[in-house]
Amino acid sequence: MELRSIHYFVAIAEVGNISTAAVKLRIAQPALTRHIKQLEGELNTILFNRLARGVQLTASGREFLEYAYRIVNEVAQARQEITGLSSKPK
Amino acid sequence: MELRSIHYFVAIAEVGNISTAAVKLRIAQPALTRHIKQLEGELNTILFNRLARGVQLTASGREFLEYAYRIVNEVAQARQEITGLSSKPK
DNA sequence: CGACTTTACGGGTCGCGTAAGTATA
DNA sequence: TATACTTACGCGACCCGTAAAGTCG
Repeated sequence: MELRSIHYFVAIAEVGNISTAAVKLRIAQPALTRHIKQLEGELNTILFNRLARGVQLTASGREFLEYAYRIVNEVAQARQEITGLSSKPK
Repeated sequence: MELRSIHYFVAIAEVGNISTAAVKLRIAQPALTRHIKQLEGELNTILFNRLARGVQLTASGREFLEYAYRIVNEVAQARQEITGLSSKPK
């Protein structure tokens, strides 16, 4: 499980379809599909129901989304805090 | 910044030297050095002081370690929770 | 049948391990 | 000079994008 995949997952969840998310993320749709598939494989869980007009979070997906937000926030906070330290010399 | 690098960072911090951590992590020392270098590059911060007999956390390193633990825990929790769901069918 | 997702496939890049180099006590 | 970290380098694996195929309302 990698942070990039989590970011991708969040983007798709927010947009509701893979194609649009791919444009936003500046990658091709197939690559995005693969990331999600891999994530689902690692978690052994389906995160999205595939519909004709996009995707929709499953119950597991909704739960994972909460963790995803928490993780992303932690990371952003860490980065900001630590990077900030270097600009305050000693 | 990737989760793997964070795990590696934690392992080194706990052991106090890169070589031993590499053995535990089942990768070669140079690979581990590179991961940490990259992490330091991304954070624009030195995380370890390199000593003759291993490495030691800097102040920034100690701070980052706290975030690292939090992130790793969140991820472990998410994985466990979500993977667990799949075994409880509907 | 139209919009979206998935699979196939070749190509480029990134990361790994081995080996050589550097530094410090 | 012994121990540990770093840099060099060649190779294999992984990931990406394009193109083709599949799926569902």
